[in-house]
Amino acid sequence: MPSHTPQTAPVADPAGLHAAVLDWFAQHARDLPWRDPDCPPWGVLVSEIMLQQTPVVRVLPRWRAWMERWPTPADLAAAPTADVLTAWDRLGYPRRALRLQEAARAVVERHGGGVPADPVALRALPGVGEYTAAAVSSFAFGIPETVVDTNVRRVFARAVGGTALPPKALTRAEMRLAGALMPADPDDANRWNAAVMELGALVCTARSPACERCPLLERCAWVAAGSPAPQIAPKGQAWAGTDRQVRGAVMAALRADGRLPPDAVRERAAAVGRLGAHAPTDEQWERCVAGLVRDGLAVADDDGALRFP
DNA sequence: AATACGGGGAG
DNA sequence: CTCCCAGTATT
Repeated sequence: MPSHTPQTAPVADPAGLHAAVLDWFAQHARDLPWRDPDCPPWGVLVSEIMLQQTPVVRVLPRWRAWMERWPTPADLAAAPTADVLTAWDRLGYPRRALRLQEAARAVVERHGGGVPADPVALRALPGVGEYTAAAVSSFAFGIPETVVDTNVRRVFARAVGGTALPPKALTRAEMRLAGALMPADPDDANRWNAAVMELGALVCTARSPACERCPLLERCAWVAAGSPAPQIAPKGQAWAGTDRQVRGAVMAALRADGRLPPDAVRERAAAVGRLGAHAPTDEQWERCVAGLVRDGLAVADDDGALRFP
């Protein structure tokens, strides 16, 4: 064995682990529309982009409306970008909406309008990273790629690693472990991907895990170690007064009004965006508006009015 | 390896 | 009021 090949301590009973999680999933899986066997790969791709950093409950209504309005990549590719940004509503990170439309156009141009199954081709689409490429391959096409999201990382960190939380950034060791734990049978492997994610979302949650309902309670390394608290308290992300809040306020005003004359931008953003007491300085306003324009989320007309592209 | 990037609901 | 959510792109 080459010394540069990193080793992963084998799990005691992988077959038992697989059976426990897959059985639990068969009983407790949520009935999500993008899991319907009739859901097209396009629907899976849309769901995965929307679900990047946004909880399922908030995505559900937006996804349904989106799929009804733009049932195929070609439909979204042909839509006015302003409509796309408006329909994105308050899902957050609106650049994802931009990337999704760019991805739809790439699908039309490079793949004849059909979402590709190959993870490499998927990874080349705008807004599609390592996770999303694997997820679409596995969930939409039954290709057993190793899917590792924040839920999977947490479940394995606890059940196998014995720690309360995974490292800050995804490590090679985590990917290696996740790959080693994939069931050999392709169908099992694809269900396993969804099942571990679901376990992390419903039972092995970040804040207060429901260990009494966990199918892995008897074999969880973290529980065996006495469920030790996290080593380091995560640093909370700032919000009030940040550029992100101001940018979000401008986007909310654009969704509401469609077009903002230069003398009305700040007032409307403060009102619609609910900035409250956090009145931005002139400098911050300029920086945020310029940033939105640079990102392609807004354009400035000759008279200085702001609108969607 | 760090940082930027939304928004809302639960604890 | 803090934390967290089916991450990605850029520096």
